[in-house]
Amino acid sequence: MNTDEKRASVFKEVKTIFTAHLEKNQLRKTPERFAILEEIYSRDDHFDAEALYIQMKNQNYRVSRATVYNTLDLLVSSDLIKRHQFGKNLAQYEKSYGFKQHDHIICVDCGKVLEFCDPRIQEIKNMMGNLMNFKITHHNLNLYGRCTGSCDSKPLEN
Amino acid sequence: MNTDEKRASVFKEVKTIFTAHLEKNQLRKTPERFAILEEIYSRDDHFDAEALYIQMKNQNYRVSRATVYNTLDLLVSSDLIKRHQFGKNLAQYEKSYGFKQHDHIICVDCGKVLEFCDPRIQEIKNMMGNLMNFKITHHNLNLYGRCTGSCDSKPLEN
DNA sequence: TTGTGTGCAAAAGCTTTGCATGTTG
DNA sequence: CAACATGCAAAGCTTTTGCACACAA
Repeated sequence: MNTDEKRASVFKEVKTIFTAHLEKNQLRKTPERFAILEEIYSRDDHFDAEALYIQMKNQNYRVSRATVYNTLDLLVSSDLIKRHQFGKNLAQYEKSYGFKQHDHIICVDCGKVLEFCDPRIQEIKNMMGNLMNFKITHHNLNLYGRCTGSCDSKPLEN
Repeated sequence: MNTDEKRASVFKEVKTIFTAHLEKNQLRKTPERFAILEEIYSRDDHFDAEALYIQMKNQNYRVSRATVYNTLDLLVSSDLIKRHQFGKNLAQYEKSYGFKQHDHIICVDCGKVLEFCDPRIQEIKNMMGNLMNFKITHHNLNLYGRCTGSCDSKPLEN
Protein backbone atom coordinates (compact mmCIF):
# COMPACT_ATOMS: atom_id res chain seq x y z
CA MET A 1 0.00 0.00 0.00
CA ASN A 2 1.48 3.35 -0.98
CA THR A 3 1.24 6.53 1.06
CA ASP A 4 -1.86 7.86 -0.67
CA GLU A 5 -3.70 4.59 -0.30
CA LYS A 6 -2.76 4.43 3.35
CA ARG A 7 -3.99 7.98 3.89
CA ALA A 8 -7.26 7.15 2.18
CA SER A 9 -7.72 4.09 4.34
CA VAL A 10 -6.93 5.96 7.56
CA PHE A 11 -9.34 8.70 6.57
CA LYS A 12 -12.06 6.16 6.01
CA GLU A 13 -11.56 4.80 9.50
CA VAL A 14 -11.49 8.16 11.27
CA LYS A 15 -14.56 9.21 9.30
CA THR A 16 -16.38 6.19 10.66
CA ILE A 17 -15.32 7.00 14.20
CA PHE A 18 -16.33 10.64 13.82
CA THR A 19 -19.68 9.69 12.32
CA ALA A 20 -20.36 7.36 15.23
CA HIS A 21 -19.47 10.09 17.69
CA LEU A 22 -21.77 12.59 15.98
CA GLU A 23 -24.63 10.15 15.88
CA LYS A 24 -24.16 9.10 19.47
CA ASN A 25 -24.40 12.74 20.57
CA GLN A 26 -27.14 13.62 18.11
CA LEU A 27 -24.98 16.13 16.28
CA ARG A 28 -25.29 16.89 12.60
CA LYS A 29 -23.04 15.36 10.00
CA THR A 30 -22.25 18.55 8.09
CA PRO A 31 -19.86 18.72 5.14
CA GLU A 32 -17.72 21.29 6.99
CA ARG A 33 -17.03 18.91 9.83
CA PHE A 34 -15.83 16.16 7.51
CA ALA A 35 -13.85 18.56 5.37
CA ILE A 36 -11.98 19.74 8.45
CA LEU A 37 -11.35 16.18 9.58
CA GLU A 38 -10.03 15.30 6.14
CA GLU A 39 -7.80 18.35 6.03
CA ILE A 40 -6.29 17.48 9.40
CA TYR A 41 -5.64 13.88 8.44
CA SER A 42 -4.12 14.88 5.12
CA ARG A 43 -1.28 16.66 6.87
CA ASP A 44 1.36 15.83 9.43
CA ASP A 45 2.79 17.49 12.50
CA HIS A 46 1.28 19.94 14.90
CA PHE A 47 -0.93 22.81 13.87
CA ASP A 48 -2.99 25.56 15.44
CA ALA A 49 -6.55 26.64 14.70
CA GLU A 50 -5.53 29.63 12.59
CA ALA A 51 -3.15 27.59 10.43
CA LEU A 52 -5.91 25.09 9.76
CA TYR A 53 -8.30 27.90 8.89
CA ILE A 54 -5.79 29.41 6.46
CA GLN A 55 -5.15 26.00 4.89
CA MET A 56 -8.85 25.53 4.21
CA LYS A 57 -9.11 29.03 2.79
CA ASN A 58 -6.11 28.43 0.53
CA GLN A 59 -7.92 25.49 -0.96
CA ASN A 60 -10.92 27.74 -1.51
CA TYR A 61 -12.95 25.82 1.01
CA ARG A 62 -15.48 28.20 2.49
CA VAL A 63 -15.34 27.76 6.22
CA SER A 64 -15.38 30.10 9.20
CA ARG A 65 -13.14 30.28 12.21
CA ALA A 66 -16.16 29.59 14.41
CA THR A 67 -16.69 26.28 12.65
CA VAL A 68 -13.03 25.41 12.82
CA TYR A 69 -12.97 25.94 16.58
CA ASN A 70 -16.25 24.13 17.03
CA THR A 71 -15.06 21.15 15.01
CA LEU A 72 -11.70 20.99 16.76
CA ASP A 73 -13.58 20.61 20.05
CA LEU A 74 -15.66 17.82 18.61
CA LEU A 75 -12.60 16.03 17.32
CA VAL A 76 -10.92 16.27 20.68
CA SER A 77 -14.02 14.75 22.27
CA SER A 78 -13.93 12.01 19.67
CA ASP A 79 -10.31 11.30 20.57
CA LEU A 80 -9.32 11.84 16.96
CA ILE A 81 -7.01 14.74 17.72
CA LYS A 82 -5.09 15.89 20.75
CA ARG A 83 -4.80 19.41 22.09
CA HIS A 84 -1.55 20.75 23.50
CA GLN A 85 -0.26 23.96 24.97
CA PHE A 86 3.49 23.97 24.84
CA GLY A 87 3.91 26.75 27.35
CA LYS A 88 2.33 29.40 25.17
CA ASN A 89 -1.16 30.84 25.00
CA LEU A 90 -1.81 29.09 21.76
CA ALA A 91 -3.48 25.73 21.49
CA GLN A 92 -1.72 23.26 19.22
CA TYR A 93 -3.36 20.16 17.87
CA GLU A 94 -2.24 16.91 16.31
CA LYS A 95 -4.07 13.97 14.83
CA SER A 96 -4.01 10.98 17.12
CA TYR A 97 -5.81 8.07 15.51
CA GLY A 98 -3.48 5.24 14.63
CA PHE A 99 -0.57 6.86 16.39
CA LYS A 100 0.97 5.49 19.50
CA GLN A 101 0.42 7.55 22.59
CA HIS A 102 3.49 9.69 23.02
CA ASP A 103 4.88 12.67 24.88
CA HIS A 104 6.93 15.64 23.77
CA ILE A 105 10.35 17.16 24.11
CA ILE A 106 10.38 20.84 23.18
CA CYS A 107 13.48 22.91 22.42
CA VAL A 108 13.09 26.26 24.19
CA ASP A 109 15.48 27.85 21.69
CA CYS A 110 14.28 26.73 18.29
CA GLY A 111 10.80 25.44 19.15
CA LYS A 112 11.43 22.02 17.68
CA VAL A 113 9.07 19.34 19.01
CA LEU A 114 10.16 15.71 19.22
CA GLU A 115 8.09 12.77 20.39
CA PHE A 116 8.89 9.88 22.67
CA CYS A 117 7.22 7.01 24.47
CA ASP A 118 8.01 5.63 27.88
CA PRO A 119 6.06 2.86 29.58
CA ARG A 120 6.82 4.28 33.01
CA ILE A 121 4.27 7.03 32.41
CA GLN A 122 1.49 4.48 32.33
CA GLU A 123 2.73 3.00 35.58
CA ILE A 124 2.73 6.43 37.20
CA LYS A 125 -0.79 7.10 35.95
CA ASN A 126 -2.08 3.84 37.34
CA MET A 127 -0.33 4.27 40.66
CA MET A 128 -1.34 7.90 41.18
CA GLY A 129 -4.90 7.27 40.08
CA ASN A 130 -5.21 4.64 42.81
CA LEU A 131 -3.37 6.68 45.40
CA MET A 132 -5.33 9.87 44.86
CA ASN A 133 -8.66 8.25 44.06
CA PHE A 134 -8.76 9.66 40.56
CA LYS A 135 -10.00 8.08 37.39
CA ILE A 136 -7.20 9.32 35.13
CA THR A 137 -8.39 9.91 31.58
CA HIS A 138 -5.35 11.45 29.96
CA HIS A 139 -2.10 13.25 30.60
CA ASN A 140 0.53 15.56 29.22
CA LEU A 141 4.23 15.23 29.77
CA ASN A 142 6.43 17.88 28.20
CA LEU A 143 10.18 17.99 28.65
CA TYR A 144 11.74 21.35 27.90
CA GLY A 145 15.37 21.95 27.09
CA ARG A 146 17.90 22.77 24.42
CA CYS A 147 18.74 20.49 21.54
CA THR A 148 22.50 20.60 21.78
CA GLY A 149 24.09 21.23 18.45
CA SER A 150 21.23 20.16 16.22
CA CYS A 151 19.51 23.55 16.33
CA ASP A 152 21.13 26.92 15.73
CA SER A 153 20.18 27.90 19.28
CA LYS A 154 18.81 31.26 18.34
CA PRO A 155 16.02 32.05 20.82
CA LEU A 156 12.58 32.20 19.24
CA GLU A 157 10.86 35.58 18.92
CA ASN A 158 7.42 34.50 20.06
CA MET B 1 8.84 28.75 64.89
CA ASN B 2 5.23 29.73 64.18
CA THR B 3 3.69 30.20 60.77
CA ASP B 4 4.29 33.94 60.58
CA GLU B 5 7.92 33.59 61.60
CA LYS B 6 8.43 30.87 59.05
CA ARG B 7 6.87 33.01 56.35
CA ALA B 8 9.11 35.92 57.29
CA SER B 9 12.18 33.72 57.15
CA VAL B 10 11.22 32.24 53.77
CA PHE B 11 10.57 35.71 52.41
CA LYS B 12 13.99 36.84 53.55
CA GLU B 13 15.59 33.98 51.63
CA VAL B 14 13.66 34.47 48.41
CA LYS B 15 14.35 38.20 48.61
CA THR B 16 18.05 37.44 48.72
CA ILE B 17 17.78 35.13 45.74
CA PHE B 18 15.74 37.66 43.78
CA THR B 19 18.16 40.46 44.62
CA ALA B 20 21.07 38.35 43.40
CA HIS B 21 19.24 37.59 40.18
CA LEU B 22 18.46 41.25 39.57
CA GLU B 23 22.03 42.29 40.24
CA LYS B 24 23.47 39.56 38.08
CA ASN B 25 21.34 40.77 35.18
CA GLN B 26 21.81 44.44 35.94
CA LEU B 27 18.13 44.99 36.56
CA ARG B 28 16.79 47.54 39.00
CA LYS B 29 15.67 46.62 42.49
CA THR B 30 12.37 48.48 42.46
CA PRO B 31 9.89 48.43 45.34
CA GLU B 32 7.18 47.07 43.02
CA ARG B 33 9.22 43.97 42.23
CA PHE B 34 9.75 43.14 45.88
CA ALA B 35 6.17 43.94 46.79
CA ILE B 36 4.97 41.46 44.18
CA LEU B 37 7.40 38.82 45.40
CA GLU B 38 6.21 39.34 48.95
CA GLU B 39 2.57 39.15 47.94
CA ILE B 40 3.16 35.87 46.14
CA TYR B 41 5.03 34.32 49.04
CA SER B 42 2.41 35.48 51.52
CA ARG B 43 -0.20 33.27 49.89
CA ASP B 44 -0.60 29.64 48.99
CA ASP B 45 -1.86 27.70 46.03
CA HIS B 46 -1.97 28.59 42.38
CA PHE B 47 -2.86 32.00 41.06
CA ASP B 48 -3.04 33.84 37.76
CA ALA B 49 -1.73 37.28 36.82
CA GLU B 50 -5.08 39.01 37.13
CA ALA B 51 -5.78 37.57 40.59
CA LEU B 52 -2.40 38.79 41.77
CA TYR B 53 -3.06 42.22 40.29
CA ILE B 54 -6.45 42.41 42.06
CA GLN B 55 -4.89 41.28 45.35
CA MET B 56 -2.35 44.07 45.17
CA LYS B 57 -5.05 46.58 44.32
CA ASN B 58 -7.21 45.40 47.21
CA GLN B 59 -4.39 46.22 49.54
CA ASN B 60 -4.18 49.64 47.95
CA TYR B 61 -0.79 48.88 46.50
CA ARG B 62 -0.44 50.94 43.35
CA VAL B 63 0.84 48.62 40.66
CA SER B 64 0.03 48.08 37.02
CA ARG B 65 -0.71 44.94 35.09
CA ALA B 66 2.35 45.61 32.95
CA THR B 67 4.55 45.48 36.01
CA VAL B 68 2.85 42.37 37.31
CA TYR B 69 3.48 40.53 34.05
CA ASN B 70 7.02 41.84 33.84
CA THR B 71 7.80 40.75 37.38
CA LEU B 72 6.22 37.33 36.94
CA ASP B 73 8.61 36.75 34.05
CA LEU B 74 11.54 37.78 36.20
CA LEU B 75 10.46 35.48 38.99
CA VAL B 76 10.13 32.58 36.62
CA SER B 77 13.68 33.28 35.38
CA SER B 78 14.86 33.37 39.00
CA ASP B 79 13.25 30.00 39.59
CA LEU B 80 11.22 31.46 42.43
CA ILE B 81 7.90 30.69 40.83
CA LYS B 82 6.66 28.20 38.26
CA ARG B 83 4.33 28.82 35.37
CA HIS B 84 1.67 26.32 34.35
CA GLN B 85 -1.07 26.01 31.80
CA PHE B 86 -3.54 23.42 32.88
CA GLY B 87 -5.13 23.05 29.47
CA LYS B 88 -6.61 26.52 29.38
CA ASN B 89 -5.50 29.77 27.81
CA LEU B 90 -4.62 31.20 31.15
CA ALA B 91 -1.21 31.01 32.74
CA GLN B 92 -1.20 29.88 36.34
CA TYR B 93 1.71 30.40 38.69
CA GLU B 94 2.85 28.99 42.01
CA LYS B 95 5.73 29.79 44.32
CA SER B 96 8.45 27.19 44.12
CA TYR B 97 11.23 28.06 46.55
CA GLY B 98 11.49 25.59 49.38
CA PHE B 99 8.99 23.28 47.81
CA LYS B 100 9.86 19.91 46.44
CA GLN B 101 9.57 19.58 42.70
CA HIS B 102 6.20 18.08 42.02
CA ASP B 103 3.67 17.40 39.30
CA HIS B 104 -0.09 17.84 39.13
CA ILE B 105 -3.30 15.87 38.96
CA ILE B 106 -6.21 17.99 37.74
CA CYS B 107 -9.88 17.09 38.08
CA VAL B 108 -11.56 17.90 34.78
CA ASP B 109 -14.90 18.21 36.57
CA CYS B 110 -14.25 20.41 39.59
CA GLY B 111 -10.87 21.90 38.64
CA LYS B 112 -9.18 20.70 41.81
CA VAL B 113 -5.40 20.48 41.55
CA LEU B 114 -3.43 17.97 43.60
CA GLU B 115 0.31 17.53 43.70
CA PHE B 116 2.48 14.45 43.64
CA CYS B 117 6.10 13.41 43.28
CA ASP B 118 7.51 10.43 41.49
CA PRO B 119 11.20 9.68 41.09
CA ARG B 120 10.60 7.92 37.79
CA ILE B 121 10.09 11.30 36.11
CA GLN B 122 13.71 12.22 36.79
CA GLU B 123 14.83 8.93 35.30
CA ILE B 124 12.81 9.59 32.19
CA LYS B 125 14.24 13.09 31.88
CA ASN B 126 17.81 11.82 32.15
CA MET B 127 17.23 8.97 29.73
CA MET B 128 15.41 11.03 27.11
CA GLY B 129 17.88 13.90 27.38
CA ASN B 130 20.68 11.51 26.50
CA LEU B 131 18.73 9.69 23.84
CA MET B 132 17.54 12.82 22.03
CA ASN B 133 20.63 14.93 22.65
CA PHE B 134 18.75 17.49 24.68
CA LYS B 135 19.83 19.34 27.75
CA ILE B 136 16.55 19.12 29.63
CA THR B 137 15.95 22.12 31.86
CA HIS B 138 12.46 21.49 33.15
CA HIS B 139 9.25 19.61 32.54
CA ASN B 140 5.53 19.48 33.11
CA LEU B 141 3.52 16.39 33.82
CA ASN B 142 -0.20 16.82 34.25
CA LEU B 143 -2.58 13.94 34.84
CA TYR B 144 -6.20 14.71 34.05
CA GLY B 145 -9.15 12.80 35.36
CA ARG B 146 -12.08 12.76 37.72
CA CYS B 147 -11.76 12.68 41.47
CA THR B 148 -14.19 9.89 42.21
CA GLY B 149 -16.52 10.80 45.00
CA SER B 150 -14.50 13.57 46.58
CA CYS B 151 -15.80 16.24 44.23
CA ASP B 152 -19.42 16.91 43.38
CA SER B 153 -18.61 16.13 39.74
CA LYS B 154 -20.36 19.15 38.36
CA PRO B 155 -18.49 20.14 35.20
CA LEU B 156 -16.81 23.55 35.44
CA GLU B 157 -18.23 26.42 33.39
CA ASN B 158 -14.90 27.72 32.10
C1' DT C 1 21.93 62.68 35.45
C1' DT C 2 20.80 58.87 32.56
C1' DG C 3 18.32 55.37 31.12
C1' DT C 4 15.57 51.58 32.89
C1' DG C 5 11.02 50.68 35.08
C1' DT C 6 6.40 52.08 35.83
C1' DG C 7 1.46 53.32 35.06
C1' DC C 8 -2.00 53.82 32.01
C1' DA C 9 -4.47 52.88 28.10
C1' DA C 10 -4.52 51.19 23.69
C1' DA C 11 -3.45 47.36 20.80
C1' DA C 12 -2.63 42.66 19.75
C1' DG C 13 -3.68 37.82 19.50
C1' DC C 14 -6.46 33.78 20.35
C1' DT C 15 -11.03 32.25 21.16
C1' DT C 16 -16.02 32.76 21.90
C1' DT C 17 -20.50 34.69 21.02
C1' DG C 18 -24.73 36.87 18.78
C1' DC C 19 -27.46 37.07 15.04
C1' DA C 20 -29.26 36.24 10.57
C1' DT C 21 -29.12 32.69 7.21
C1' DG C 22 -28.65 28.02 5.58
C1' DT C 23 -29.18 23.10 5.90
C1' DT C 24 -29.65 18.58 8.27
C1' DG C 25 -32.73 15.16 10.01
C1' DC D 1 -40.23 22.44 9.05
C1' DA D 2 -37.93 22.87 13.21
C1' DA D 3 -33.74 22.78 15.34
C1' DC D 4 -29.17 23.04 14.91
C1' DA D 5 -24.83 24.54 12.35
C1' DT D 6 -22.66 28.01 9.75
C1' DG D 7 -20.57 32.56 8.40
C1' DC D 8 -19.43 36.87 9.65
C1' DA D 9 -18.23 40.32 12.63
C1' DA D 10 -18.14 41.95 17.08
C1' DA D 11 -16.93 41.15 21.69
C1' DG D 12 -14.17 38.90 25.37
C1' DC D 13 -10.06 37.80 27.76
C1' DT D 14 -5.33 37.42 28.57
C1' DT D 15 -1.10 39.43 27.50
C1' DT D 16 1.90 42.89 25.20
C1' DT D 17 3.23 47.44 23.71
C1' DG D 18 3.83 52.62 23.30
C1' DC D 19 4.53 56.68 25.53
C1' DA D 20 5.24 60.04 29.07
C1' DC D 21 6.75 60.30 33.63
C1' DA D 22 9.26 58.60 37.79
C1' DC D 23 13.04 57.00 40.09
C1' DA D 24 17.10 53.64 40.90
C1' DA D 25 21.91 53.63 40.20
